Amino acid sequence: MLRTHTCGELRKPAVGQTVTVCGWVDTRRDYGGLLFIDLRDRYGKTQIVFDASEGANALALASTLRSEDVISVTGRVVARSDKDVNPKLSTGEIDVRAADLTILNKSKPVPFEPGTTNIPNEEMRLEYRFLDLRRPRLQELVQFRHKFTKLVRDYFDEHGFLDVETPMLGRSSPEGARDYLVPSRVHPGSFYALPQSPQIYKQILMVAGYDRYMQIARCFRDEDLRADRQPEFTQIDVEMAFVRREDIIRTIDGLVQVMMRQLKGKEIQLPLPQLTHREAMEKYGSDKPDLRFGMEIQDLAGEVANCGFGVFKNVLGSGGRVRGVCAAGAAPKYSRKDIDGLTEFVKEYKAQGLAFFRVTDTGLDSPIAKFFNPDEQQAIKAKFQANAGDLIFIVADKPKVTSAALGALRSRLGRELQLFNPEDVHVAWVLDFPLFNWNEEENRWDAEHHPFCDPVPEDVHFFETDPGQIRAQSYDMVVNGYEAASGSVRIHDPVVQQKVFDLLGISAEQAEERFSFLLQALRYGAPPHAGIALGLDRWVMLLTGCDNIRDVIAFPKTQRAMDLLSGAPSEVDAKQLRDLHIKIDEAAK
RNA sequence: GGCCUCGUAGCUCAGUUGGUUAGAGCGUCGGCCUGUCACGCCGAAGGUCACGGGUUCAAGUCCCGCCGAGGUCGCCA
Repeated sequence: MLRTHTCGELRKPAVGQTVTVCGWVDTRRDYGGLLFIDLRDRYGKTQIVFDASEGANALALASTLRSEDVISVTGRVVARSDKDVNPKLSTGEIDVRAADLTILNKSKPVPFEPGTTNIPNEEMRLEYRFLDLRRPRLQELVQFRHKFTKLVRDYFDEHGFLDVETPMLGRSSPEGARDYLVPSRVHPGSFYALPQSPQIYKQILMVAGYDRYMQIARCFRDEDLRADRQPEFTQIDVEMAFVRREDIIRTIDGLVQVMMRQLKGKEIQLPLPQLTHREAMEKYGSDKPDLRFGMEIQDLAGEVANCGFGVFKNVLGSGGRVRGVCAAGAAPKYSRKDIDGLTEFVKEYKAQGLAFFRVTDTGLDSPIAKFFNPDEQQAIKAKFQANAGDLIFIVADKPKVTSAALGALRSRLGRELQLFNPEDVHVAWVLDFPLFNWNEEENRWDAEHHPFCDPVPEDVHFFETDPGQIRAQSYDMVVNGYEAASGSVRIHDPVVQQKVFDLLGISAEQAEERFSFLLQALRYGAPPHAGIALGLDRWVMLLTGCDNIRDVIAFPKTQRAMDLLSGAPSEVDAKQLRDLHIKIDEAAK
């Protein structure tokens, strides 16, 4: 070892010892005849003192030190006098008086210093990720992530789960997200796909008798990025055999309880709250509602059915809905111009417009208030249990549009009006998603989750009559408005599986071609099984209060899926392409 | 692919209704300093105002395009 101690561990009891510490020069304070260095490593900072009496050569060399030089210092640990103690440092009661200094690696002047309070833009941070990762905040996040994954592995180990690795080079399937493809050298024209998730493999593990499986699995999806989406991300992947939905929920409830206890110091009550997909869409306009605050959506069909406002009546007459939210006390906080901004905001979600009322003692105040008689105004007020000073927003549109627009508006208002404590972590289940979604563009049914998701048994008769009514035995976990986990009971009955494929328009031949290895396995003694996957990056983000997952990934990619540190993706040699039998369409560049 | 925000010194930013030689803090370089801890003081260097075009007597500022970073809609079984 080049060191006897780290920069975070020396305390008063070490006084008198001669130690060697290594690390990065964090700050220096040079007095000519006396020089201080704060030496930093991931354990903390220790102040090194150089003066002529202890080591004249070391002092001379120390005066050449600059930020981020890597050095080794040998010296005596001494106690600081009372007036010199630095209460901001855990090591602030001692100094190391340097007798010897070795510069292990001189640093070029850094584009930014890890200790800076002016955090550079992300482009700079990603290009110099090795400097960014020295920042205390990122060091904290990296260490938190380690604790998190260790806790997860321990939890599942204690519950009898086996950690099994599944292939990264797998078979492409056209469903779902775009695949990242890997060309085969040995099979010209053929490609592997990187896994979007280990879904099929973990089901096969159930068939193979490994009835409790978990894996911290890297997944790849070639879709556009978001604050909470990276092209490669990590799932806590879980599957269990001989279980019902409730067993998965209980298992994950337990995990969340342990996580909150050990990582946040919070005791939470189990079972975690559960709501149905229908309730979530009705009350919050979203299948992943932020439940840290109320402001539930209300349906105003009854209140405005006979009003004089043509827009509302027309919408109701043509199968649409009139729904709204009430922001308590918000009327004085939103000017007409602010509300115009909100109107533009809901238009992004396809809403035609945004009606609003300022609630007064006597009724409602708004450019459109005149279309509502006093009784109707009172009825609207009563529906929201509104008080003077509240601000009511109403969207009249196609049912899906009212949900999307009001759901987004509710989230925005909740944030702007600070209706929740940003420290809160609210975890809940959303159950009974529809099994299928009608795809309007392509005029066909899509699987909401995936084609192996088991329907609720009493809904199976809807296959012939009204597939949109079929509920899935699914469960999503929502945390603060994010989808933090998603799973389902899987189909283990070939007859049901065939019905699903039929409805999705996947012929027996196609199914056989794409999923033969799973379907094959299901014919050789498949136990009832169910599983779930938790988004590890998102969980770490939420538990640490970050607002994007790049900060909890050591080497993330930009919105255009570039790694600015390495320069990936990059062009490759002509020889590599030849080996892979690939020709580039130069026109496409 | 659409919409929105941003891009000025190595970094973080300021820069007025378009108007003289584009500024500050930190960092860098030189000097002084024996108890600081974001040390202090004196001095200096450092700019393709992302890039390209346009309007104008005059553009960091206005317009168009484009590149990059971020947010978001679509997309993400």
